[in-house]
Parts: sequence; structure tokens; C-alpha cells
Amino acid sequence: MSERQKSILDAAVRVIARAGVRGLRVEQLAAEAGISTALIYYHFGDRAGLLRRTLEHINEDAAGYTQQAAAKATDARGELELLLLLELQDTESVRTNSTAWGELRASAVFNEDLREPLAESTRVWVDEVAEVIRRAQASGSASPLADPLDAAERLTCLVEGLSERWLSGSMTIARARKLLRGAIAAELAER
Amino acid sequence: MSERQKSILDAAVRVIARAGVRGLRVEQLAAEAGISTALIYYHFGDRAGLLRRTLEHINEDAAGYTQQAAAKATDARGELELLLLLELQDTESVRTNSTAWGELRASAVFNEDLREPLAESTRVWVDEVAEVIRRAQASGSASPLADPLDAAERLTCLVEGLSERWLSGSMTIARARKLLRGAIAAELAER
DNA sequence: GTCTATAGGAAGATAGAC
DNA sequence: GTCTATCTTCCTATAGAC
Repeated sequence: MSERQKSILDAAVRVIARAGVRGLRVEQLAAEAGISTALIYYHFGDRAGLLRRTLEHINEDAAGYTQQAAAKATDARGELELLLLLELQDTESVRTNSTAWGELRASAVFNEDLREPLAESTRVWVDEVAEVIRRAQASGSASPLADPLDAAERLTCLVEGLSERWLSGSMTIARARKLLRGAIAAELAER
Repeated sequence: MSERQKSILDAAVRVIARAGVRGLRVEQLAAEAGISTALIYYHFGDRAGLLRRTLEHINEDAAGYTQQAAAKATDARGELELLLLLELQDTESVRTNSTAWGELRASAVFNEDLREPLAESTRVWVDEVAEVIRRAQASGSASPLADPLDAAERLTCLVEGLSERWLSGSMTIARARKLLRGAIAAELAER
């Protein structure tokens, strides 16, 4: 992939975060990237092709940033909190990525093409979280009775739900973070 | 509201469930409702007004159907399960409503106009669930230590997250239901 | 209240020069 | 590879008759 293509995809993520997949206009993207619309068609064929490639691009970004969380944590349980709370921060980059991710998921409901790559990225994320939960169990900071995969799937789903409520203005970011911390405690507690 | 308006709004929910908010074409809606596009503008002013009214319409439907759940349950805890699992069923009407609800939430991220009514409907739903949790606590079928509002907000968020994964093809409905049952148990358990 | 017909404009996509 | 210019299609919205 050329540098030009990368810069177009970066611009596409910004435009999607600002206006949604629904609001992405090829002309607007061209302006954001500082090029002509014709060049976008030259590189990506049509609007659908552009979207597909943009979504792959978002996934690659996301994979990069979960690894940063792992590096900062001191124990497995702390790593779990960091990993999940990472998605609920009011910074430009998190907002941009979460918005784009939410748009991707919402679009997949109506667009067959997006479903498989989305399911795959979801699976990767869930597995990562499950693995951290297993480590927390092994180190004694989490109940060994919980099923790691079930817990991981519930927690990541909850993160998506909280994120959507936050981005759609139904909940503050502080409240979303508080609720998520509570859920992590509940999932890992003895019962 | 006239019968005609109701029938247009019903048709709008169906079209949104099939094609999304972005995919809703006034002409397509007119065909679905068996009328002309002009009549839609006559009744709702413009496309945005139509969307706003459709959102309200979906909320009214949803309110109606939570009351059915209340009627069937034998105790507060059972009522909670019915109330939440109601949203995760593979029937046409649930699918239609959930899809439309997800679309409206996703659209609200970019559309100021939809935010306030959406937040209000969310609040109503969360309060209802919180109230059922309080009753479950009072009857001894749920731990009195859990904060009902926190639990209600987490559970309803989880329902939205699970529903989106299901509708976007990242999870089966059976798995979504299983995970939700587990979450209810976790939220209500002593810890 | 409801229709037919259409204005008017936005957005996707392409032709052809450089 | 990249641009300018433009074609075409599609869609919202309205005018005006009934």
C-alpha cells in the first residue's frame, strides 16, 4: 500500500468520525486529503471499495493500541482495566476511533461485505481480553470460577454499548467509566 | 395523530429496519406505505421531521411491549429476565424494532436533533429496569447491596451491545441470550 | 388530503489532458 | 498518478390540480 493510499485512509477515518459512514462524501474526503475526487476513484475503485479498505485500516490501528495498554500495567487485573477503559476516554484519537468503530458495526447490519472482517476483528479483541482474564485468574486476582470467554464477550459488548451511549449523548464519559469498573469487579468477583 | 400518519410511521420502521436510516428513501417509504411522496411531506414537513416522529413512534411501541413482560412474570427476578431477554429474540417484530433502535442510536452520534429524545427514551427504559431490580431486592431474590440504577444501566447497555453484535453478524442470538442471563445473575448475586 | 409531474440540487463516477 | 471538467443518476422537496 502506497503512502498516498495511507494518507487517504487516515483522512477517511477522520471524515467518518466527523460525519459517519453515512455522511462520508467522496468530495469531502478529497478536500480533507487535499486531492481530487478522481484520484480516490483511481485508488479504490468505488465508494464501497473505499469503505472496505478504511475499515481494515481502522482495525490495524486498534490492534496497535491495545499493545500499549499491556506495556503499562503492573498486573493482569490492572491490564484488564486499562485495556477496557482505554476505549472510554475523551481524547480526540479515542473518540475518532470509537466513532468509526461504532459506524462500522452499525453499517455492517445492512452491508454483507463488512460483516466478516468485523466479526474477525471482534473475535481478536475478545480473545485478547479473555487471555488477560485467564492470567488474572492464574495470579489469583480473579475468581477461577468465571468462564473467561463469557466474561470477555460480556465486557467487550458492554464497552461497545457504553461507548455508543456516550457518543450519542445519552451518558457522560465519567459515568460510563464508573459503570465499566463496576462490571469488571462483578465479573471477576467470587460468587 | 391520524391513522394515516400511524401507518406511514409503521412503514418507516420497516424501511429503516431493512435499509437503515441512511438508506431510507422517501420514495421507497411512499411505496411501502402505498401512497405518494408528496403526502409524506404534507404530513411530516421534511425528512428530518419524519425521522424524529419515527423515533418517537418506536419508543411508544417499546413502552407497550415492556408491559406485556410484566404481566407474564411470576416474580420480580423473572420479570427482569423477561424484560431484558425480550429484546433478544429472532422474531420479525423484535428484529425490526431492534434494528431501527440501533440505527437511531448510531444516527444520534451525528445528528443533534435526535439526541435529546433518544436520551429521554433511554432514561425511561433504564428507570423501568431499575424499578424491577428494586422489587427483586425487596422480595429477597436479589442482593440488596447492588445499586439498582447502576445495575440497570449496565444491563440495558449490555443488551444494546449484544443486540448490535447479533444484528451485525458477530454473534448468534443463542449466545447473546446466554451471555445476558449470565450477566443478570452476576449483577444480582451476593458479592 | 391526496395525487401527478417536475424543479432543483447533491453526490457518485468517468473522460481525457498532462 | 493526478488533475479539471463534466456526465448522469438519484433524491428531496414543491407546485398545482383535484
